[in-house]
Amino acid sequence: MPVASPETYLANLNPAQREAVLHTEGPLLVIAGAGSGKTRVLTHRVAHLISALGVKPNEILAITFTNKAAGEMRERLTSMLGPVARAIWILTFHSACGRILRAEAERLGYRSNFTIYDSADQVRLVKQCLEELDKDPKRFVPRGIHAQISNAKNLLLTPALYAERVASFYDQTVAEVYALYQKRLHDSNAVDFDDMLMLTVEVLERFPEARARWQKAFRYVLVDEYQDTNHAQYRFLQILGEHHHNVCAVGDPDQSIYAFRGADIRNILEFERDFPETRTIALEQNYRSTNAILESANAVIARNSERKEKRLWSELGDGDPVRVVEVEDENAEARYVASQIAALVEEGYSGSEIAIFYRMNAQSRQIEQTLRLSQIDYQVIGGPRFYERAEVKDAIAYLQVLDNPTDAISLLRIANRPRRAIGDTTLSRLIAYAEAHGISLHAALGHPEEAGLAKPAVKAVTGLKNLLDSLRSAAQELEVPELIQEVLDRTGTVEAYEAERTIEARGRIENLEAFVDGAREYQQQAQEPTLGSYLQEISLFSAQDELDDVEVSNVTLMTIHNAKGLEFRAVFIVGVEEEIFPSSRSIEEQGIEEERRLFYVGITRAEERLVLTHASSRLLWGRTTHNLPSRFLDELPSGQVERERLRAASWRNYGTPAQTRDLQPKTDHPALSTGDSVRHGTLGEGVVTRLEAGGLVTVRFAADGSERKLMLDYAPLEKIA
DNA sequence: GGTAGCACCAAAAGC
DNA sequence: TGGTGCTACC
Repeated sequence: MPVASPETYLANLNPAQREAVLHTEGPLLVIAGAGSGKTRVLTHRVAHLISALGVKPNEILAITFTNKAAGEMRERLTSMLGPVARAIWILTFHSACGRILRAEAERLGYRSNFTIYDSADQVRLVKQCLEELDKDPKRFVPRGIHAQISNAKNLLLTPALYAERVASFYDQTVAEVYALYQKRLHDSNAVDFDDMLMLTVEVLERFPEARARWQKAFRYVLVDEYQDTNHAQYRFLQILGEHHHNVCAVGDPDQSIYAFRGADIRNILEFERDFPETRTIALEQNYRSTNAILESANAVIARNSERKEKRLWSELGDGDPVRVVEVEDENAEARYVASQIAALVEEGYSGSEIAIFYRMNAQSRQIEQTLRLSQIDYQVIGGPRFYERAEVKDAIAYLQVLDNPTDAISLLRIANRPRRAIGDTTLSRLIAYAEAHGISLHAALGHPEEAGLAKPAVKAVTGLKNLLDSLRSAAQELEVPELIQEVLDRTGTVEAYEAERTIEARGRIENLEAFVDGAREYQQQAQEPTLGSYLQEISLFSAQDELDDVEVSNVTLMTIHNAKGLEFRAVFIVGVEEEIFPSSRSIEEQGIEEERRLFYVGITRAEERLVLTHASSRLLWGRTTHNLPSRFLDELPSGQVERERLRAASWRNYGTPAQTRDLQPKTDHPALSTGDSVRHGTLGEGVVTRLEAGGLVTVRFAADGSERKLMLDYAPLEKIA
């Protein structure tokens, strides 16, 4: 059994890391630069508390943002400490608040089996509230209103507080909708993600007994990625830390890239003020990247003013210069990246050690297409999440209704799925009836005639009610996986998809099978498997945790936001252009510093090679745009950067305009070697000065003595005697 | 009550 | 360009 002893685990740490581990009493702020070993600090600190100081595992609360991070931390601690690691509270903000809130829900008039609405549910509920209040859906877009409500909750503004601060007519409407939205949630015994934090803080603030209980429970609180906390999360930590004062926050202000979802960088910048007598430690030694990469990162981020001074360095040498490459358009960009990846693979890189980052998902398509043509295996991170897929959500909604009949949103979702002739008219009559008699929608299903439904509708609704009743009694006896199977069978869901006979429907059935498999896994590993706890668990679960089976040889494509926390030997960042990166909206909305941090995050993912590309023209959203190179490229230090302009396709402009569009790679290129004389379609004659893997050739042209880098696949080159 | 077709619009994404 | 949400029809 692995038992960590201080001698062994402290020897693995550099002085700053060691100090962060040993400074256990009082507030601690660890400014952890990219690649500086902050996970190591967090895990060693927890191990130290337990094995050297005798702190009980359940007195430690370690908070992360994602389930993935929590899982990784638990895994590492289990290998250091053995089974005691099980008892440590290693949770996301939401799951930690979920636990506390479930224990205290009655104080706020909720039952402890409350349903958690995901973002789609939330928007649907807002939409319903807007309709109920008879607001013009053109002026008040559900998405936008929901964003306002979410912001308000992140700032701990309850409907009443929000109403006090109304500053415009629009706000006035938001306030009205917010109040109704919150009432509807409460009626359904449901909370949204933001409520989990806001209501937990509310309970802790309003009820001293509850506050005292939880404050005393956690002698040591640790938070990862502190720069991403919003106000509610900050307040939550502040309250929990009031008794023991042992709050340890780890983060990096330079990697704060989530302001758009409520993160407030001031939390980390002002930690020392908010938590008096804080000890601050900066981790600046980087174990990931070469200095060419780190100095580029340092130079860029130094332009920001909202930060704490910090300079990354490493012992890994200068390494290859960072390359900035200008290409003609998005196709040339994709081809260039593909050729470079081929070259890296020839050099011995595995595809899984290479990543392509972009600012927005829309950029991935071109790249994917070219990678396919080049037969480079890749995987795209992002896209629709497993539990948010319609068929899975439907199945979950059934389970929610069985567990919590008052949950109106879930009931409305499944009322007519699969089709059973219960349409909008029927549902609105039922809703009106429920409203008028002060009963839940579910209860109204029992009074279809009184609700004024026509014969066929009465029959359909009664059928639904009977179905739900019998499933509910099945739920008493069956274990979760069997119950799900029962739901799928009895509702005819699978049958309905099979009848569609489309590939898409086949995929949906497979997803449902995967869903049942997931429930089996839960059934096996849960300590006390119940429908309720299963639902609580999966509603806080995201795709990342599920699909961990990364193909070993695949190149990874993702947005830079998704890349946070990851590292690759070689990184390509494409589309480093004004309007794209920085994005046009960030320029308008004064978000340049955050955008620069995002660039910084992208740069610091690279271990050995970093290539930044920008195109002089680009087809985006059906329009050709001409973007300038990103201002961030001008901020790179000249010493460590190599700039190139790739003119592979420039001959298009001279050649036959009619067929310039569909360029096919040439299958037979001339066999060239250094020193050969060549002729280029437009640039004339020259001499090959360099050949690189991946079909790149450098030619010095006789006409002007210039050297051009060309792609053999596309350049009109022929060998001359 | 269901669906085909057509406007419309457009970062980033955790729980 | 491509996905989505609503109107007009069957």
